[in-house]
Amino acid sequence: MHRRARLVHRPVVRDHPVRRALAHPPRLAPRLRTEPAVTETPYRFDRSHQAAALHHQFDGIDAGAETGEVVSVAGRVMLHRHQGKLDFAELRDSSGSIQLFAGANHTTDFDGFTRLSLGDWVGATGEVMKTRRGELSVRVSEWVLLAEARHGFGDKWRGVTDVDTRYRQREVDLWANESSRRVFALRSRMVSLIRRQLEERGFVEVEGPTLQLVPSGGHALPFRTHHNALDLDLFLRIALELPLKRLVIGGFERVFEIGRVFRNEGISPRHNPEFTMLELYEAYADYTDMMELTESLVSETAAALLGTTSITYQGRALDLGRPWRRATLTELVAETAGLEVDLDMGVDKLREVASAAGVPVEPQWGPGKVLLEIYEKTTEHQLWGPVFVCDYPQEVSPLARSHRSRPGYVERFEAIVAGRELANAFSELNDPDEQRARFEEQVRERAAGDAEAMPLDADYLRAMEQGLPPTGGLGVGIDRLAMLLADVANIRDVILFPTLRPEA
RNA sequence: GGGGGCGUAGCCAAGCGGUAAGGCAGCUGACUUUUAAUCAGAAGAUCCGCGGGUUCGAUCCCCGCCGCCCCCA
Repeated sequence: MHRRARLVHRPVVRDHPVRRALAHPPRLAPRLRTEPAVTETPYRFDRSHQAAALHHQFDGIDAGAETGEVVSVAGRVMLHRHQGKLDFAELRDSSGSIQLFAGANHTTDFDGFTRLSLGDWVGATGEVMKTRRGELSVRVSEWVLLAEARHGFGDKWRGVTDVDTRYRQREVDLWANESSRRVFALRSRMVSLIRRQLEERGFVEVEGPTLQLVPSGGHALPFRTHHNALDLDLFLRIALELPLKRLVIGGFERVFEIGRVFRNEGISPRHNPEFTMLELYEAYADYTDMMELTESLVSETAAALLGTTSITYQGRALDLGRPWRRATLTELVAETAGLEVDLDMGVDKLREVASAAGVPVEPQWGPGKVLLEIYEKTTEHQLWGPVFVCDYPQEVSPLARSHRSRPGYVERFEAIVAGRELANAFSELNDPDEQRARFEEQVRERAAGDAEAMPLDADYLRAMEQGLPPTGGLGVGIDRLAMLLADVANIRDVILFPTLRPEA
């Protein structure tokens, strides 16, 4: 049999190697097999066991032992050691790895086996045994190439570390880097656990519209798009909130959605233009109920996923066990920044405090916005938490219900963990007249130049007139929770395909 | 938008003014129980992201551009 021709790396184009690999598939032709019999790969493969199952069942046998058990396994060749008339390959599947033990005397097409490349997909059949060195193996009697890996992959020891490659070619990152697989598997289990917990609590999962006439429910610049048949400009949603509350009005007493939202903002280690939010709404509940739900969801998810609520984030201890501390925003500013602030000081006094603290403020801002800015610039990043930062200015919270005892404030909290907002919740405003007035205030702010002020959603106002019961609402940043539980610092490490500039 | 860093073979990576180390992968060979196997050998960068400039000479210095990372706004 012919040697499999490898890709000859001629200097075909002078540019980025990744771009070269992606943009010029015809260049790969030299690497293609010339032997027709080998080019034909099977349409399916009957696998009897995954690697983990074999380890589970046979790890106890002695070194050098044979089992008489014939199995079929399939996966990617991750390591390959050829030694004379023997050949060892580490085969990895989604459950783990198992060694393939091939030999000239017991393996069909042994020469072909020795020519496998790292990354090739292989199906193999043979007896389960353990080598003299004690490595559980499949003694390959027959094997078949399922697909070849035409590109050389990363360093077999270090994987692929180039961040650009890791984000642009996630499939390469995933199969070359164990840590990346672990993070995304963890994220998947995390979302699954959250769903299960919510369903157990009687929440119903729904799907709101992604395309919206009015991108309301949050403070952010939207993405714009266009529907041709209706000749209609539409926006991608920036929040899940308003449609979900309309469902509460419609009688879904407990609803939630885990969905993608889109914000036309800058990209940073903590921001991707599209990200995943959990939002839930519970009738007859208020924001104190949302605090209990938040700390329960997060701590139970951590416990189920990591076996503990005492975690380490970026080298620093973090205890997610409940109960979480509750304190008001103004208390925390006093405690953390040593600044005595309150809305009843009036806007002029608040401006003085901001100025003294080196916090720039805009002249058109009201006292609530100034207060929030002071908090965000001096206090929020200092809070390690978890802590519920309670009672925000009404001025900056147009969808939250006025505080039952603190004028000028609303019943709203943000859960701050590791210096960042993990969750945001309120007792929902359910008075349609007041909601209209709040929207109109937002419209005035927009007219005054605040591009992120919330636009008025007339459909939502009309819905509110049907009656929204007292309702607690909660939003949780799924990506940020995943970052926390996976202990990664960059949001792109928990988003499979982060938004990137084009390569060319 | 401002500041800092990075971009060298498929992957990882040294060199930072004198004409491109090393490792992995790939290739040739040896080896019948390997474990990032080992050993031997040959090769691989129309030359160091792209385009200009300075210089006798540029991967290295300067300018611009592209892409990525980080910090700040």
